[in-house]
Amino acid sequence: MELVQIYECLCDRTRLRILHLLLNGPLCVCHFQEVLREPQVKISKRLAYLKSKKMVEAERCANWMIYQLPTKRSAQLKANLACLQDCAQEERIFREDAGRLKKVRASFGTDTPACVREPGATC
Amino acid sequence: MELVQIYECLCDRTRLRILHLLLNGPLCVCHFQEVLREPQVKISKRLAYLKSKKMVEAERCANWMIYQLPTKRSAQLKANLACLQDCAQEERIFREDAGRLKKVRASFGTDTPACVREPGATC
DNA sequence: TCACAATATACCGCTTGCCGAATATGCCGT
DNA sequence: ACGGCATATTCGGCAAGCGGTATATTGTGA
Repeated sequence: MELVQIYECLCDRTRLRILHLLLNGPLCVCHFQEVLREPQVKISKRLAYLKSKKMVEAERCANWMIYQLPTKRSAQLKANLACLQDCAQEERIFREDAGRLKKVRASFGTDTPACVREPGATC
Repeated sequence: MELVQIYECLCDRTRLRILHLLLNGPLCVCHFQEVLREPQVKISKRLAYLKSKKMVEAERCANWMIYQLPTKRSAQLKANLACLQDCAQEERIFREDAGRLKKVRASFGTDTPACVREPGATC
């Protein structure tokens, strides 16, 4: 993937928020909805876009679709994700998202439903 | 400037090449043309875009317009410019641009014309 | 097989940014 | 004042991506 294509994925607020959440691990659509407080169709379309650009990978798990960052990442992608991680801390909206994500994750016990599984877990 | 606005400036190949060149110091339009091998109108319009987003600053110097990166840079901007600096080295097009820039800069002696002045020089 | 839950896609109108061609502006030397 | 150079702007056509609404798809459980 060319560098400019990475930036093309980052240049929309919703996509940026999605990728920021994915820095914390895989997530399913319903939880994106909950954390980002955006309608399902919006989330779905951004995820489809990111998937078409190979910026996320998707895996079906029963009724849910689990999205995650690419398991193999170029140096450029790693660098930019790290940069995003740093920069996002300075903006309220990302901090708020991270806060809600934490709550969502915490609200599930060890019997975590498929749509919040940790990386590495199989469906 | 919000983070997403930084990415909006980076998500076009020509703009990205321009900003990459500016990492080496101020430059005038005619030299962007020469180094990027792109028509004048294209360069001018991208520079106008970047200027409107406060991603570059412009200063007239006789017939020339000298463009440079903002003198005051947020932490986010610094981080992303550093990331760009790193990532660009991995792509041929940026290396080629850098090579041509070096030649252009070298082809001027101490009687450097205004349009290739170093940072800090007054018009 | 049926109904439902989770997610994806199609459609529409809209905005933004691209491109190229033409033209306008601003500054200089004569 | 004029002609020329460097740069900027305007215009028209075009493509991509957004937003919302409606609808389709896929898997589950009864």
